[in-house]
Amino acid sequence: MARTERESELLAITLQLLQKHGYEGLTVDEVAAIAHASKATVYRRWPTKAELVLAAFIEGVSEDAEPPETGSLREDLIVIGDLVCAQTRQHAGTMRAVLGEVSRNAALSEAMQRQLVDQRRRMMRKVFKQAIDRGEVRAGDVDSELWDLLPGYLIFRAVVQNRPATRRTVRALVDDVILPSLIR
Amino acid sequence: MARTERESELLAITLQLLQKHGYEGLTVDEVAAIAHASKATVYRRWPTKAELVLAAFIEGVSEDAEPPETGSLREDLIVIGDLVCAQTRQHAGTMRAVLGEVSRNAALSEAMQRQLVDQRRRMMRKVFKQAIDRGEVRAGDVDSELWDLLPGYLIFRAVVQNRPATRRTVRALVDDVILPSLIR
Amino acid sequence: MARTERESELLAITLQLLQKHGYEGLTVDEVAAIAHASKATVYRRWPTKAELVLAAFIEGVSEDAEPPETGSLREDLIVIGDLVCAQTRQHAGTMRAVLGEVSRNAALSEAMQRQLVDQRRRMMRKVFKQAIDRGEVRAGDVDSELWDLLPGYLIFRAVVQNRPATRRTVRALVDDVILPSLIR
Amino acid sequence: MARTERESELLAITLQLLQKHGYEGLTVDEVAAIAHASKATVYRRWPTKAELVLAAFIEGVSEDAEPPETGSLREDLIVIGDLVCAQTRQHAGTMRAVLGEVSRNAALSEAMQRQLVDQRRRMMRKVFKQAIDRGEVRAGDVDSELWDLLPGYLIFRAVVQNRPATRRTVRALVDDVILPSLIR
DNA sequence: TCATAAGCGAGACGGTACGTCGTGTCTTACG
DNA sequence: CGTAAGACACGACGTACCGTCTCGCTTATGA
Repeated sequence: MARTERESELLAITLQLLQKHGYEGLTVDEVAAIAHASKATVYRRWPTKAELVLAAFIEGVSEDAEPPETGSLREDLIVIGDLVCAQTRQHAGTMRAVLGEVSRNAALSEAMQRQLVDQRRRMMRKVFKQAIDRGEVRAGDVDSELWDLLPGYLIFRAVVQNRPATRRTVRALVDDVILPSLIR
Repeated sequence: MARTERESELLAITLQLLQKHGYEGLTVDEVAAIAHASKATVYRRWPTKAELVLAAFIEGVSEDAEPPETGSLREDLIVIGDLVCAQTRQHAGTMRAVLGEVSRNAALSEAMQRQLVDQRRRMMRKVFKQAIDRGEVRAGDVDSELWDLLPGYLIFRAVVQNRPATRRTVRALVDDVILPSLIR
Repeated sequence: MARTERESELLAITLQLLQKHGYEGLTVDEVAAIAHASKATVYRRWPTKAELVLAAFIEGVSEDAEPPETGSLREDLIVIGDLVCAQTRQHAGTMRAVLGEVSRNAALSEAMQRQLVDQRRRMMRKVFKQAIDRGEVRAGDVDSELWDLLPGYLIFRAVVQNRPATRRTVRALVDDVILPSLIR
Repeated sequence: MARTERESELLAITLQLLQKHGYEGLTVDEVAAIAHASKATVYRRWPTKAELVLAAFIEGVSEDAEPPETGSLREDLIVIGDLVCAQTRQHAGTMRAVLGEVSRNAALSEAMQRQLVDQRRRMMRKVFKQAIDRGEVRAGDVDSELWDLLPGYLIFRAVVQNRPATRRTVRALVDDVILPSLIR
């Protein structure tokens, strides 16, 4: 997936226009015009507008952050929460724009899940494993069904509610909900 | 917001085609043709395709369900959770389609919030109030910031993750997370 | 064909809008709106836009002028020529607007001919008859095929050429062309 | 004004449909459909229906005929008259359709004048000049104001009267009116 | 005096053309 | 050969107009 400079430029322009106009408002003509490229140059790489947009979205959003290692589960969760907050605050519009296409295109949907969900899942797993290793919580206490409650609710707030969570929200969520549910 | 029969018919057709073709695939011409209506008849009421779709979505989704009164907070929450599950399972595609427009149109955004969020908020408030009146939980235990954690996470699962929650998920969420956070 | 006041008002408005916007640019809605009338009120009297326009045209254009009796054929012809000049100068736009419809509607075509052509034909006939009676020209010299050469050319200039004839044109036509062709 | 093949094809189809349905009955969609062309392809060249129709009319009508050189003014005039008769007989409906637009569009009006009038004017001038050179008429006898009396009256008959002139009419006009006015 | 009707203003409606614009394909000419 | 430029077929969008229709309101006559 090594991008040429040209490809990265096209994706960057696409992402920018996507944030500006939304999925419907984005036009391939405008992407090409701004890049001083031919439409054929765009379509040669991404055969539909939807794939172009998804590629731009993935390129722009996925920053492979390392899982935190603060030595405390609470601190780790808060770091993750704040990170998700910042990310979703920045990319909420883009995510909304892309979501509409996800329903109808299995490839897009899968790519999106892999890029966004799996990355976060790995991070959460590692943090919990560290906490178990440290003896902070018992292994059985972590319900695998709800591992993404923290990022999930934060994303819901930003993307669906259009009311992004604050640092206060993150702390309330971790202290009053997540932690009590583990060390019950 | 009293709908005439004609309006309801148009919205019903729109919702049906929306679920069938998605937002992009839906055409106002087809809506009009199926309803044996003129395009002008549609555009007179909803001046753009986006507003038509949002109206159809709201009409289709907002079934003013009464808050449950099972006599137990746990049962009430599970009823609500199952209801949200069923609703989102049915309308996830439509919600994704509509979300893209929400970014760009404050009126749509507000309408969506009022219709969907406020309705749920009222339901949750009433259920908690009943529980407080019964002495199940103390008033201070209910953090108003997180009142929508239950529906929010369920919606996240359906809309963003495309992996709708099950009845098991709802029960785990209520028993292992929500309730412990209240009676801590 | 006794017009009520309401009918005359509608036709006057129609004629005015016809001159302003042309046939295509004229809308029945606008006629009705200006007259504070319902469209049904218009359509009850003239079942199509074309018939409304033709009626307005006839009403507005046909002024039944009396044939001149100056005692001299030359003077009579010049009076007629000047009259036609004035009429066509005023109604050229309207005539152009109406002509397009004439091709396609036999009734309109016939009505237009009767109103405009026959009226002039009668006038010319009478003038020539008077000249014959006075002995100015011999009966055989008047070629019935070309009786409308004078008004015809003047109308051509105004309607087709968009270059209305002047009083000088009329005199040249009468003195240098029409009269020489008669008293040859 | 070099037309591509595509453009000529579109204009030919337009002219054909124009004669078939008239101006109002002609639709750009049908032109495009018959030509297997996109509407955008039509509108790229002629930005409105009116301009398309005028272009088709000019293309169809302006056959750059050479001025006749029969060696006799009378014969030259009759050739021209018969030519105008044939042309107007064929294109009367189209001319009527186009005239309505002429009022409202100076560019169209000018184009029409240049294409149709100037062409004929050149022809008449040349024919008269030849006659003067031959000594048939004296230079002063040709009144420049009325040079278009012959074609003008013939066009009037076809377009306004809807009663096209015959070969007999042409001969009467030339022999009894035009020539007498010159050699008076 | 009142009701039954007839005409009216207002404007929604079905149908359909207009002119615009975006997608994805394709051609041409340049480097 | 890849590219920039942009024409092209297709088809949806949103607007506007025609001619029909329904709805109340007014007025005008006849019982």
